[in-house]
Amino acid sequence: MKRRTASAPTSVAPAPAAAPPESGARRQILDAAAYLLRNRGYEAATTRAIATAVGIKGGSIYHHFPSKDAIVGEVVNEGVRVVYDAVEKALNALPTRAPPRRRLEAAIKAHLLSSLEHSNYTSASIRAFAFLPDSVRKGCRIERRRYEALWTQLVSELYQAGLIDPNISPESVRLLLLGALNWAGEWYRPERMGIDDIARDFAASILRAK
Amino acid sequence: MKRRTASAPTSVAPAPAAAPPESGARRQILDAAAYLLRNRGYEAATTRAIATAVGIKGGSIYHHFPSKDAIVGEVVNEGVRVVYDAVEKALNALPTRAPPRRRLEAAIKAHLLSSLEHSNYTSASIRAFAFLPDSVRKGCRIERRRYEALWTQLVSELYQAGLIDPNISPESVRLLLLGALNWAGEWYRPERMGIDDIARDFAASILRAK
DNA sequence: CGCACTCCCTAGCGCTTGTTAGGTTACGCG
DNA sequence: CGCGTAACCTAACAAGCGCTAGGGAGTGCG
Repeated sequence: MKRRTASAPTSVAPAPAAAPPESGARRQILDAAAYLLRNRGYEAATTRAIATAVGIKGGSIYHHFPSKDAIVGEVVNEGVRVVYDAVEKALNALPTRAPPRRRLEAAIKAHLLSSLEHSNYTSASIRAFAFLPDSVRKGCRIERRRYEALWTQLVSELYQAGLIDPNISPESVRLLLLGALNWAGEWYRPERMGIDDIARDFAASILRAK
Repeated sequence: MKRRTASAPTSVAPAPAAAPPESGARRQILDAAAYLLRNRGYEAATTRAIATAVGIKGGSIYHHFPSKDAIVGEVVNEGVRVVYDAVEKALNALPTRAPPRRRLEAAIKAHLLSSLEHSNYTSASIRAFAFLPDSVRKGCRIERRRYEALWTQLVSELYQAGLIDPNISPESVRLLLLGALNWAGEWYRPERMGIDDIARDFAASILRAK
């Protein structure tokens, strides 16, 4: 009974990062949990379902994680970290002194790409967050605040550039924008409208015509 | 053992509507289910939890409803109907030929009031919808489409009034707006910002300065 | 070889889920 | 009074949940 699952060779230094080798199975469990959390929610992401998706039996999960909530917590936290990195990277890739509206478009696009196409972790941390147990939610408050701060900063740039009516509260603008982005997972169908188009329209919608 | 639960008198024509008397208990069950669906999601809204909230035992639910999903379906459907009615009523209460931006503000305010303050049914149908079983979701597709159509109409009025850049897709504007509104339940705290303020800011954000 | 360790399995614990069958109580009506 | 029915309860069913104890392969190292 060989239960090899296309594993990487363990002999020739397979770990490119500084972190511990991650063991393969751990990553697979997190991936499966992220997928289930995204598509079916917290309660439906059972330990047995996760195990089956990985190709092991229910009890074996506990060799890699101390509890279900530890898995969920790790997924949600990584989800926020992934969008954060994606948006930050997209902004840094822009030429210095790029106009704020370009920066906004790039940030929107990066957020949507993460949550809709690239990462089950990000979409899981958005969609499943509402009904997570409090213990898990507390575990990613700092990460979430950090991400919010990134957008607060971005929005304030828009005000300074005169692209938003100063009578509107910046808090409102940030909540409007992030709300619309986070909800996109509920209606997005790639064949109907591309992410580039959505990002352009969303950015244009909240900016004053120059 | 008197299990009277502050019931209305059944002798002097208690039913003001044309619908059947609704029996009291039925309504209480739906109310409890809506509350649990809003605050803890589909799986946590167990038949026993609903029954306990009403003051009866788990099995007795099935005297009033054929299944859990029948309850959930009814709650979600009513939730959409309630926002629809609220928005429609708010629009009709406006003076004829009220400016489109006033109509937008009124619609936003009505949606937020329903989903944040007035109706557990509406907030349940928004928050819990994502992970509902497919059978339940299909049961309120018509109602949801009808509500979307209302907003499509409203957005098109804004375009005709020249309040939105015609280069932006109307579909994008509707999705941006409804997304932001539906997500508001995740961050809204009445002591931080009033619904009137949110509605004004949201409306102003997507309208071109006149 | 023997030991330690990683990885996984089997079997089951105690509990909860949606749902049902059958019985009990209370009340309105003829 | 007697009957029917609505409203509720008890008790249980099979299934599923998170989680654990204990065991058995395989591997690397001394």
